[in-house]
Amino acid sequence: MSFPANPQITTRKQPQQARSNDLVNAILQAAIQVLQTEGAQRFTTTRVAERAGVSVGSLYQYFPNKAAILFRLQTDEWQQTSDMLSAILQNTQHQPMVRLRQMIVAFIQSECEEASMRQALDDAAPLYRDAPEVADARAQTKALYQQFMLELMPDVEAKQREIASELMMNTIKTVGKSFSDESHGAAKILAFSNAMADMLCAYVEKLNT
Amino acid sequence: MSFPANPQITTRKQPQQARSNDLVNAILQAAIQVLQTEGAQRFTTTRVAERAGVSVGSLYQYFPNKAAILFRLQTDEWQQTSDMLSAILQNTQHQPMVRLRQMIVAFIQSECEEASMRQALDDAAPLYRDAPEVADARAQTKALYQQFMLELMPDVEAKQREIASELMMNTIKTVGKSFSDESHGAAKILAFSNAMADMLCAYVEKLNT
DNA sequence: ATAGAATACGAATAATTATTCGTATTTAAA
DNA sequence: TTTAAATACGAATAATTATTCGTATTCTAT
Repeated sequence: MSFPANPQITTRKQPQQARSNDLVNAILQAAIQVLQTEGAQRFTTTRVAERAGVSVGSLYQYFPNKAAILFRLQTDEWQQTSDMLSAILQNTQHQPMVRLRQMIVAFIQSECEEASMRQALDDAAPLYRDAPEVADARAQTKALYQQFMLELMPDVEAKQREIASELMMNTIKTVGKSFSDESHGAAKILAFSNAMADMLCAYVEKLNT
Repeated sequence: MSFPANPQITTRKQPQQARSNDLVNAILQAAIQVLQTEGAQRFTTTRVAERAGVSVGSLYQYFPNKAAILFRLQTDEWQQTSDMLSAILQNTQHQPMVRLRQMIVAFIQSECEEASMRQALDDAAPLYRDAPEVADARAQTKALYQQFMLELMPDVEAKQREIASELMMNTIKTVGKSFSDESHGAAKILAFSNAMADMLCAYVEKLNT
């Protein structure tokens, strides 16, 4: 294991008045900019406060520590992605296999668009990775996938379906990340997405036989 | 992008006498221990030197900076993995598909065994990631895969085969990493390896049709 | 208008870190 | 044995950092 678990990552005073609400938003926007322009290594509370045009002291009134800011950014991003995936996977107007393809294309596309932000957040992950809130988010995504897999391969034995679910979820997420580490043209992105969809579809068809 | 590219990561004086050779080895061993027991965040040159029972000054005579030590560890690990994969993939006594399965099982197994070391090295990756030597190593692995893919699907159009090669290589590497982030029993490891092999084989068969 | 709560400030603190360099010791060749 | 190169040492340096806390300002409710 790495280093002592983080003490707190969420709690501290909530903004009540309008000005403090603005301040928190300014900090989050500044945090994104610092992360993208300076990288995870140079992401410091002082720099974020400076960029936001506020005092470090003010920052610490709403975030208990540096990791909390990063965790908040990551959480917001996870929420966006999760919403997008839900919308596609639960749209019963299309056949399951079609939805799978749509989802893969949309996910890879999205990863490529936010590549620099994502990489910086990944670099900073050791700072918040061990927080229990992270496990919660993962569990939620896992549940979403498993429900969809039930629809995708209803007749496959439960045990095998769960492994397949883990494998496919893992593949989409990590291969998408890795692919987006290098920048690609739109055509390459589409070709790669389709290849991944082909691969997963071939696997599902095989399991359904 | 992240932060200024690393100045040097390899060059500095080579050990000539026996004692300096021992010293370098002691440093590398100590570096592994520090990385595993303290994590990437607490990996410092002073700690490594202390653990090795040598002076920091001595350390800096053979490594130009902290990143160089980490890069050396990563390089050594890459070399081991690369040797293992070569041995399996180039063993023409087995059919290509069989070799693919063997390779996947062996790779996942190996990733799970060295999980803590690998994760710590990944956490430290931002420190050496941008070095040109890293690109060289990646290119070498890519070539190995592409040669094998030629054998695995000789009749597939070159363009498509290259994408498939990238996808499969990426899948094995990143999904293996991600899977090994959590610890699993031997049965689970085998089941997951087989699932991955099933998936990749299904894809190859589909392409070969 | 005014008191108390909320908010904002930012210099100061305490800790950690990577790396250097002047000096001492050891080795190998003459 | 002498000498120069190689090696080893580790205190000192210079820089960076996360976080606090005493004080000043602004808001809100009465």
